[in-house]
Amino acid sequence: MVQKKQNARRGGGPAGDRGPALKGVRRSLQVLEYIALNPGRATDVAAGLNVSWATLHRTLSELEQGGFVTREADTNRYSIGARMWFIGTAYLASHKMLEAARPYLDDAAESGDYTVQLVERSGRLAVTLYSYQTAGEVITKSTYGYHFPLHCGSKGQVLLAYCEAEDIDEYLAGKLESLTPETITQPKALRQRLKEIKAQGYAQTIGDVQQFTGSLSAPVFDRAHQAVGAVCFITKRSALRDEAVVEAMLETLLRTAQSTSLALGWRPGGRFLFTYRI
Amino acid sequence: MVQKKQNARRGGGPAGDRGPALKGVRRSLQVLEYIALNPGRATDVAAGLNVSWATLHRTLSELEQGGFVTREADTNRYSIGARMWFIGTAYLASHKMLEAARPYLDDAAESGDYTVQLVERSGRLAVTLYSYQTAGEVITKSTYGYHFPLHCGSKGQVLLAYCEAEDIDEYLAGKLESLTPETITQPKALRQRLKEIKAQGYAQTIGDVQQFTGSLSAPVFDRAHQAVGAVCFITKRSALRDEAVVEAMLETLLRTAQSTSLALGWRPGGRFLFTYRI
DNA sequence: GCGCGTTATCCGATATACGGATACGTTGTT
DNA sequence: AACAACGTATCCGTATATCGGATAACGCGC
Repeated sequence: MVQKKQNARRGGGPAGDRGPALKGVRRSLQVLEYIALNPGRATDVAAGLNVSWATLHRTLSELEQGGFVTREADTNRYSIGARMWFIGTAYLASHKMLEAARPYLDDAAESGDYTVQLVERSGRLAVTLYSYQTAGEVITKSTYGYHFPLHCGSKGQVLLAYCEAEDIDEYLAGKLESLTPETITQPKALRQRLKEIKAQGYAQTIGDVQQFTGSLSAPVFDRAHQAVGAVCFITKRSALRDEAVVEAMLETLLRTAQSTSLALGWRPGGRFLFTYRI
Repeated sequence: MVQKKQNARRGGGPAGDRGPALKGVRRSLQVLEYIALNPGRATDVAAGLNVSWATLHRTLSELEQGGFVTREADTNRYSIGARMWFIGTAYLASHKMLEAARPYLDDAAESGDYTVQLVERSGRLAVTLYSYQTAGEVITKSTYGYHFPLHCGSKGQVLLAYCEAEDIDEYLAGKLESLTPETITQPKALRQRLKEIKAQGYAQTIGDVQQFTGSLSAPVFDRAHQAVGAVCFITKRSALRDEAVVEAMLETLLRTAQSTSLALGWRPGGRFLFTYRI
């Protein structure tokens, strides 16, 4: 009859603090995300998330039965299931920025020899919504690394540059991993860069995501002058050495980004006039 | 040494059943899928899923807080959130069929003027894993309808044709909606078609998904001779009137599908020889 | 201002999920 | 080959987290 003292019950503190809400739900989604990031064995997930084995097993079984994760029969390794892909794609279907941008992205893709992407921020990552390879491929090529931390690559840096100051602080306080030797991982250097980017209205990086590529990115704004995404052109590292090429890309890039912003209701000028919406 | 492999049912008796497992988790994922299919207001979801308002509200709040669904601030309509897209894309990253098929799909895409897709079955849908459009083609970009019911279009029909008999029965027992006037919705007619498809090893349909397009699809097999997916070429309706064009497409299609199957460990012939792996 | 449809919150009862313990399987090592 | 170590599956009592009816705030149209 050893009774463990339990965490704050209703009576304890000021009124209102109910017990943790929907614990199971939250955990199951944590599990899904964890598996998305590093698929693998059940125990590893349990260890990574600090949940008891029995609980995790139950969760995984449930998720597997629903087709949200799959497990390789022989090796018992778990990975994300088809049903998640199905649900995830629904995100794009109702995405207004993507819809607004699509025609301009298509135009841009045809006008040059580079990959065209539309990205937005999600947590600490720049997630790719749309990728149009030169030959016309839609939706992920190398899905390994389809999404990158915000401090890597021009697309992430643009998104970060236009965040609120506190957001930037918070981001920089976290771990800044390095994808290549050329990735900037010093908070100080990054801050400087972000300032430059905001001043010039676009970003360029070379070899900080993959050593053999470089990219240019420009922000997309909505009607409230918030940066809600970025357009990104990726090409071979060597191509960016040619000033004329960069010039041409940049022109197309800025035009594409601005057209998209306009389609979202953004209007030039008066940055602070409309900051506060009614 | 034949050990009984019985998975001991709980208690064995009729009353031994434990309560439903992880009810909350299951519901939350149902909610996600429901919203993926028809984004909208909270009450509609509650009605559609037959759960009490209070419960649904709790679930939605939790999901929203995590970024798994988003709600438009002014209209209170819910739709799938960015985090789901992120998780969903992870599905492709560890997808062996996609990996195996990719080079062949790329080749195919460059060899002709049609959209190349790789699809697989998920529930009652043919979900698209990969889509490679010909540049500047009109064919629906659209993630709206990126996934279709199995009885619509050559891709779905191929997937369905190679299912187990019981699976087909079960599918045909469900509702067969019609996307265009040319969609086959008679179970009897469909059965006949599936038989033909299996006999000839590929499927062709015209105008049953969109009125102005047609498609050719061929199955992809794994080492156990199971059809695990399909390669699909989509083109303008008019193009399929030209026998020579169809001939050429078909050749590429079958080569692409077979190359992929081979890469998955499938070997020609002996359908039943290797059904049981050691 | 009034009424209706929708959203938010409260609260007690009880069904439900938790997690320690245990048993079973599988893989790696001496 | 036998053992050891690890990963996986299942059981069960208990306390706790969840359910859902009721009620309160909200907002919109008339």
